[in-house]
Amino acid sequence: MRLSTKGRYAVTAMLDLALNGADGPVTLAEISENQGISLSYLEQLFASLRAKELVRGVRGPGGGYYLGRSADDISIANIICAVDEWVEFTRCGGRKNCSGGERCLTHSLWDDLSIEIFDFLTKISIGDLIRRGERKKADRAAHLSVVSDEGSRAA
Amino acid sequence: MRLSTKGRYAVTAMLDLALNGADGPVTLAEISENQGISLSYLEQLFASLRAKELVRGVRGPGGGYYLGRSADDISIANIICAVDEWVEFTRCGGRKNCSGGERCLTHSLWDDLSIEIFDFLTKISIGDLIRRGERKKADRAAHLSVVSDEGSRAA
DNA sequence: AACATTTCCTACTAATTTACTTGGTAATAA
DNA sequence: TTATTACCAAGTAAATTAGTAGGAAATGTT
Repeated sequence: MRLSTKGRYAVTAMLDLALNGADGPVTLAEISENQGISLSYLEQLFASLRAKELVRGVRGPGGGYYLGRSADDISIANIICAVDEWVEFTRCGGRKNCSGGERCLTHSLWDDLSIEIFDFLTKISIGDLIRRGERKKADRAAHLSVVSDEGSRAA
Repeated sequence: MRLSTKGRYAVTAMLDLALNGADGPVTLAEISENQGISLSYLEQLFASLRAKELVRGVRGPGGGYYLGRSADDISIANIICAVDEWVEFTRCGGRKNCSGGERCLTHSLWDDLSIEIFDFLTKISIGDLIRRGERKKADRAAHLSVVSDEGSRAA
């Protein structure tokens, strides 16, 4: 598992797409504007996302991108893996001193952790994030209204 | 939160240190040999780790590095943060279109996720990983003995 | 049919980060 | 005194990230 700025751009762009894609496709130009990412870099990222069918492109005027499937069926791990391909870290496969010996323990421990991080990110979907954001927004609104109520009562 | 190869090197090196540091300090030369990381790169990483007091160096012959504190008190997040410093992703602080408006929602969603990943890695210590490894090793051994028992019974 | 818009594609490049190299100095055990 | 080790700094090669440039292909609009 890897978590670089490239992966963040992709997650951020997918979030933008999910949030603004309710009524019709979203153009990369819009996402570029919204998120401050160059159009061409977005094109690269979306080529990877499209290859994994996480997004679906529609050409021509009025075109743009849709999510490839429901926001609940797209995990953060899906997105990161699409753009930031999984690099095997334990390069001990061919290395001396490392075949089956004690030396490999460290590598396998890292591998286990890496899988655990992956599992963690697999369980969080774009849909989850959006719902979480909505809940927080609602909480803030409720809190504000309470505060203003108390304010008016005190006045 | 960021999870690059640099962070992996650091976690791997710390694991090596924890595993081999029971009897006396471990030299960077040993870790370099074990893990296939250049000595000088390790020096760089350990400069950062030492700055955060995750390791303690002892000079002179017979010297090397100790863990700075108990393996249970060193989280993966500690290690990664030491070498791979936290970069703020939401650069919308100064950007137009992004101050308080809808545009920022995507960023704050990413931020929330980032914090969640951080919390997750904070809860996993070097000690945890090692115990997990030992348990797995024991499981394997137990399973092997069962298999060989059944083999002898069948014969 | 012509045009504008958009995805889609390729090649190149600047900037940044990663990993390593070199050549030291300082502390310390033998 | 010497060997060994951490510690330090400057430079560099390799890889990755992010962006540029210049298109072709599809498609809705006029």
